[in-house]
This record gives sequence, C-alpha cells and structure tokens, in this order.
Amino acid sequence: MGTVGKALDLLNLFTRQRALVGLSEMARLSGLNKATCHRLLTEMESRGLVEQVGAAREYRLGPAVLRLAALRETAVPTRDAAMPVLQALARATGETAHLSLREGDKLVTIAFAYSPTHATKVMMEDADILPWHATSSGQAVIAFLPEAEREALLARPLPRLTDVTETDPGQLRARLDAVRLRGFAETTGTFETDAQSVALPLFLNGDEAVGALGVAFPANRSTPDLLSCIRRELAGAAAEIIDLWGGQSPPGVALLWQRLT
Amino acid sequence: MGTVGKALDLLNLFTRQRALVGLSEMARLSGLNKATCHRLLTEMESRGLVEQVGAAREYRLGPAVLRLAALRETAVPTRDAAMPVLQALARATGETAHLSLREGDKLVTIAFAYSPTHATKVMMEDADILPWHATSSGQAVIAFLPEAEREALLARPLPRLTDVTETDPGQLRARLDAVRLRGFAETTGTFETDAQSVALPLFLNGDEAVGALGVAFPANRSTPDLLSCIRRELAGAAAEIIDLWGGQSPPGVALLWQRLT
DNA sequence: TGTTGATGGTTCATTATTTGAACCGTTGGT
DNA sequence: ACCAACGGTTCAAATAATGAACCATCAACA
Repeated sequence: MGTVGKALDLLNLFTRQRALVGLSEMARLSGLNKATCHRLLTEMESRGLVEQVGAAREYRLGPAVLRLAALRETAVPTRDAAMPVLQALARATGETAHLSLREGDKLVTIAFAYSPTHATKVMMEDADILPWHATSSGQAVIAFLPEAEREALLARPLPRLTDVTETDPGQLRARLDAVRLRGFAETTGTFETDAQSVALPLFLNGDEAVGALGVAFPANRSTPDLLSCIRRELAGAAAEIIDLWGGQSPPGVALLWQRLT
Repeated sequence: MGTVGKALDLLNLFTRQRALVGLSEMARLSGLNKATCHRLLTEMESRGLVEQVGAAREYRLGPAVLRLAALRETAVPTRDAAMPVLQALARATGETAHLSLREGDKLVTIAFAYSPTHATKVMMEDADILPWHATSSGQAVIAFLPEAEREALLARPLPRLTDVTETDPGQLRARLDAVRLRGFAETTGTFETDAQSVALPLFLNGDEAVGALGVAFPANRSTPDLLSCIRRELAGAAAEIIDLWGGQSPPGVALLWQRLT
C-alpha cells in the first residue's frame, strides 16, 4: 500500500464516537509508526483535511472536507437532490426515512428525515455505517450486487447484534434470494431490538445497487396497513430519486415496484 | 512536498466549472508526470475520495467526501448549526445571506440562503471561493487577521474584477483599518457590478476571524433604511452563530455590534 | 485504409522519499 | 521526585515514488 493510502486510512479512524484522536492513539489504531503518523497528519493538516485543536493538540477532520463535499454535491447532487423526496417520504409514512450509499465495502447513511407524527421514532445519525447482514438497507443493496461481491461481503464476520440477527451465510443467501424476488427487503429487530424497517435498493445504471432507501419504525407500531403504506410510498420515492439522479432501475425491479404502488 | 500533499493537491483541481478531469489533463494541470498522477488517483479511488466515471474514464470527487463531511458536521456542527440562523437572516432582510469559512489562504462559501421577497437577488453557489480584497466577506475576515497573515494575503496579486475594484495594497490597508474600527465591511460593485454586500467577521476564540457572515443585494435596491436593517440583523445573527459554535467574539467587536442593534 | 494525435494505462531502472528506533521536552498523576 | 504518557524530532537505512518510454485504443481525417 502506498503512502497516500496510509494517509487516507488515517481519516477513517475518525468516527462519531471518536471525533478527536491524539497522535499516539492514531499510531496505535493504525499500526503505523508515530513519526510516520505525524508526518502524514501534518501533511493533511496543511491541506485542511484535518486540523489540530485544543491544548492536547488532538486531531480531527478539517474544514476542507466541507468544501469537497459541497463540490461533489454540485457535480453529483446525490444528497441534496434526494433530500426533499426523503422528507416527503417521512411525512407520508409518518416514520423515519433514510438514505444510504455504498462506499466500497461499507454502507453509509448520508441523509435521513424524521416525521413529527409520533413521539417515539427510530433515530438515526449521519455517517452511520450500517451492517450488511442485519439491516434492510444492507440486504437490499447486497441482494442486488454481482455474485462475487455479494459472496465477498458474506464471507466476512457477521456479528450477532440482537437475538434474532441472522448470522448464517447460507440462511442469509436464501433471504437475499427472496429480496431479489420481491424487490425490497424487510427486517425486524435484527439490528436493534424493537426496530423494524423496509428498504429498497437504488440504482444508477445497470443492475448493480449503489445504495438503499429505507423507512424504519418501532416494531410495536407495525400493522399490515402501515407496511403496505410504507412499501407503496417507498416504491414511489425510490423511483423518484433514481430519476433525479439520472439513473434507471433494472426493468425487472421497476416492474416489481409498480405492483407495490 | 510529500506524496500525500501532491495527491491532495489533485483534489483541488476539481472546481465547479471542471467537475470531471481526465488523466492527461490532470497531469497537465498539476505539472506531475502522468504515471504519478495515475498512481495517486487510483490510490485515492481505492478509498472512495475520487471515482472514475463514464466511457472516457474521467475522474471526479467520490462519495467518501460526503461521509467525511457528515462526520465533521457531527463533530463540529459548523454548517448545520448556522443554517437556521442564515435562513432567518435572509428572511428578515429580504436578501441573500451567506456564510464563508477561511481555509488557509482561501475563503470558501459553505452555506447560503435566499429570500423569496424579491424576484431579483444575488445568487450564490456552494464551495465558491471568494477573493479577499473584492468582497465584503473577504475584507471582514482579512481585517481581523494577525498582521503577518494579512500582509501575506495582500502581497498576492489583487485582480481588478470590476471597474471599481480596489487593487492598491496601500488603499486596501486603509479600508481594512476602517473595517476594524466599525466592526463590519461593506463593498459595492467590487466583486460583481450591481451587487452590494455587508459582512461581519466570525470568531471562534481569540481575536482571529475564522469566517464571515454576509448579506448581498442588488445595488439599485440600496437605501439607508435597508442598510441599517441589514447591519442590525447581521449583528444579531453573527452573535448567534458565534454562540452556537461555542465561540466568543473579541470584546471590542462585540461592543461595536451592540451599537448596531 | 492507413496516418496522426489524442486518450488512459503500464513498465522498470534510477532516485528521492519514506520509515522507525531512539531521542527530547512537557505534562499530569502518584 | 519519580514515572509514564503525551506530542514532536532526528537521521541512517530501507523502501517506495518517479518518469521516459512504451502499449492499446479511439476518433478524426485524408
């Protein structure tokens, strides 16, 4: 791996729970030498990608990422274009809508919208990383990935997050087959107990999913009516987002969704 | 300069006007060897910072920057925290409000809000880079920078963007003195003919400005009443944003702003 | 149809940069 | 007063970056 890769990997050590990282801790986490870490960090600091803060001189992500993200959004209005649809979806279903994108081997939540309808709702966080096997969004995406990539992701450890999390690759494969047949994924309590969710894969061009659109709600609120409402609204919203992105869903999937509405 | 710096500099070659850049062009723009460019780009691509797209295999900013920006925002809610204030400011003044942050030697617009009041308004773009000498936001920030940094920025070329752009460092220095005395900056037609704007510096801690809050409007709408309204609203909004950021404006500046309201 | 010039991408000997153990100066706790 | 942890620095040794020359491909053009 080249020097640049090492530097960029350092950026991935920042998480929401660990927004500030000191030099030594960074070296420990990355496995790199402290001096190497220091050089990489100062180099990234000079470009504003990270910044040093406070008396402890800890590092955190810098303001340059905001500019880059704004630039990316004007070039490819992924988040901004989907935001209104997401809000409408939350309003129409009365539940929490969220949009996740695939980034290599990670599934990252990049936007979400709440509904004011109910006091209890499923809360989300930006930049959350969702497990492939235990969320409806993860299953929706992974089901519509080329077989090789799907198997690569299934070959990784599948942690049992709750009592009902499916951790057997074989069983999971069967579920993904079902997802592919229905055009959407549904999970109940596999990620967080009491939370249920429905998700549809999102496409740009070709048959490969690039992300997912989901609605999550407290499982105790689940009724056939609510579910069919959510499926219906999701199908419309997903089609709309794909359209806004200038993409196209595979004909087979589009047909499945039409039946939902 | 290290390898990492070179790679990150490649990211800065992407602009709104040039969202897609091919390999050869990138080498040309950066002055690096084509092979070097290619290696740096593929390495950044493997981390999602850039992506390759289309038949021409051109490069553009990748989805990873969205995740990083979202993470930065949860750690340091710069944009999201200021957004409501910005919208209120646009509503109260009836004009275009915008927020810019200093990133090293650049001043970058990271958010803005329009008012529906008038059909004609000053339009803005995310990730715009503002010239220090020709915008009220630039002057507001540069006036409240340590002398050494101010002089470094004044020593660079100061392009004449319109007929009335001040390009003489000496004259500019005098203007900045005035800005410091008044606590805000005002320019008319120095960036774009027909556009007028007022801006206040933003502080985090200490006397060094980290950004600016501005309101821009068509010069032909300018009246003493509008100006005093804008100054008043700006003072309140700037104080609010600084407070939301957990910062503090220098006592002298805070006093000047209080007189405006 | 063959030529030209552009593109993205690859190779490999040369070269310059990265690397890391050991070091320094501070700080905070015991 | 001590110790351990912190951020940061040094410099010879090791490794990774570099770039001229090279393909393959494509589009325009004669």
